[in-house]
Amino acid sequence: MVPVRVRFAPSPTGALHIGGIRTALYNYLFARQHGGTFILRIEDTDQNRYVPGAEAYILEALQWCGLTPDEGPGSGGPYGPYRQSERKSRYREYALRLVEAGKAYYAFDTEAELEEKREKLRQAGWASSQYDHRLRMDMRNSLSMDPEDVRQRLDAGEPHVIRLKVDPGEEILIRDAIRGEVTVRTEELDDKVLLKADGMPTYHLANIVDDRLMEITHVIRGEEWLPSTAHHVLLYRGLGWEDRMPEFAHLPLILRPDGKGKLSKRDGARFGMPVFPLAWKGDTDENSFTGFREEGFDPRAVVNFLAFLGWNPGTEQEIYSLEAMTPEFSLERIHKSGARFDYDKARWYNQQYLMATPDEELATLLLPEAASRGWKPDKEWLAKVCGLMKERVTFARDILRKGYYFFEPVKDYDQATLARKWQPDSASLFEGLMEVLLNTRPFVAAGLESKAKAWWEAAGAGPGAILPLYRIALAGTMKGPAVFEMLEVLGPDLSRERLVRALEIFRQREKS
RNA sequence: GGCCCGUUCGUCUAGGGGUUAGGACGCAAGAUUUUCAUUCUUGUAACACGGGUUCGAUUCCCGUACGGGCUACCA
Repeated sequence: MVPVRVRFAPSPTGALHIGGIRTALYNYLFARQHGGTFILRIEDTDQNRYVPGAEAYILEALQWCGLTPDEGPGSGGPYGPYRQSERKSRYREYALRLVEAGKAYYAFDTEAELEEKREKLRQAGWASSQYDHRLRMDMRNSLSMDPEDVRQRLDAGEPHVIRLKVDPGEEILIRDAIRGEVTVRTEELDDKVLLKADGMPTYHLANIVDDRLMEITHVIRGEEWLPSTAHHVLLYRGLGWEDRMPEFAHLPLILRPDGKGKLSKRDGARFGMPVFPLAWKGDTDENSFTGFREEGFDPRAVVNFLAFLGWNPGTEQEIYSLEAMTPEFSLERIHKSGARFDYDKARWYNQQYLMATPDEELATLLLPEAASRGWKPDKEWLAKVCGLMKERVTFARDILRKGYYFFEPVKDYDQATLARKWQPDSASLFEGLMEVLLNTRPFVAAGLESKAKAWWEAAGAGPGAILPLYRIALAGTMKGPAVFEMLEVLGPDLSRERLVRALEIFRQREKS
């Protein structure tokens, strides 16, 4: 068995969006499952679109998700370099080999000439304006021009590209692990540029050469590559590599929440949700984006959510760690159709992971943010707060936001509820229970609760008459943990302070 | 326009020639609770359409519709 080697091959043109992360994830899972190697290759063959910082972003995003490459620019490896710009010198040789075999040719048409030709064809009402077998003899290339002329231009160093010569009349069969067999007729294919005028290869040439040189066994990539896969098959064939052509698997796209097209970077702003793993600072606000990390997501939740967007293990279990899903993964179980991005589900996943995280871990995580808010909670105590709050929030940081009253005085009292609940006998009930509670020791929830119950039963009152008032006194809001739990965590001193202060304020109501 | 790919509840999906078409998110109701949330229970809601093939199609085939992708010296 040939060892499995897969690659994730993004282009460093900006932030890597969440669809890219999913592609990386599926590659990673496939590699791990087969005891293979997961490779990161940077496809920076377009110098015009190169964006500084994008590669570092890609690396950091993968790391955050736990998808660290085995080989790649950051990690090294025996098949480097892993940036195509650093492999530039290798590609021309293969393009030339194709020219010699009559499978490719030189073309001297300039961009302007091509544009002009396309425009003419459009006006003439041609359905297609692609540079193909129908057109190439009208263009300036080594097929249409005099060989001597071609040689002279080449010798003179005239700018040129090398194009793949696709002959009509053939049917290309693509075997895809997800889609089965796909056939394409060669008369539909254009003569793709393989080597650009600047000497860089296009994606098509580079990916074939590098996949071969890096001994890639499976190409798992987005569906947008399916149409050009026939060209790639032709390339493998032309180079005499068809015997060891990798297996293909074309993944369904991630669609916009409204289903109108594939998810794009602008959809984050449009739908009020992150579409990138990490925030990206672009040259303008419009080109800057928030990330799942910055929104407070747990990477485990993001990975779980993403994995299930287009794949599932066939069980009714929804929660799978990276480790748990690895043995279950298979390309065959990937869906064929695109999946809409469901932000509600992503949030649900986050809460699931949040609730499953031990309180101490959450405390460690939140300590820095608490400090930045000017709070200096004891870690063990913070863990208790986390325990009370984690099932009431979606994101870990909301524990601090929604539970601010554990760390500082109540800002607002819920006036609407107060108006309903503050009755003529409220003040005496409030005070009476205070007496009992504040003298109870130890100051723990269970004991406080039983003392309180005994007291209001004796007083002939019900919990509904008094507890809501305590809740507002302690937290200001009707939402939150059980009153006795809050009392315990706040401790006797803080509890007394709050109750006394609130009672004072609540009494003011009667006068106004 | 041409080529390629697709289509099960609103969304993510399981299933597969004969099923009460299953789960999850969301939504709704109920239970629990001092509140909120969690949890549990229940409900809501789907095989795009038309032809075949078949004793029988949601499942297989063909069309249509709809959706998506590609159609650059971008990846």
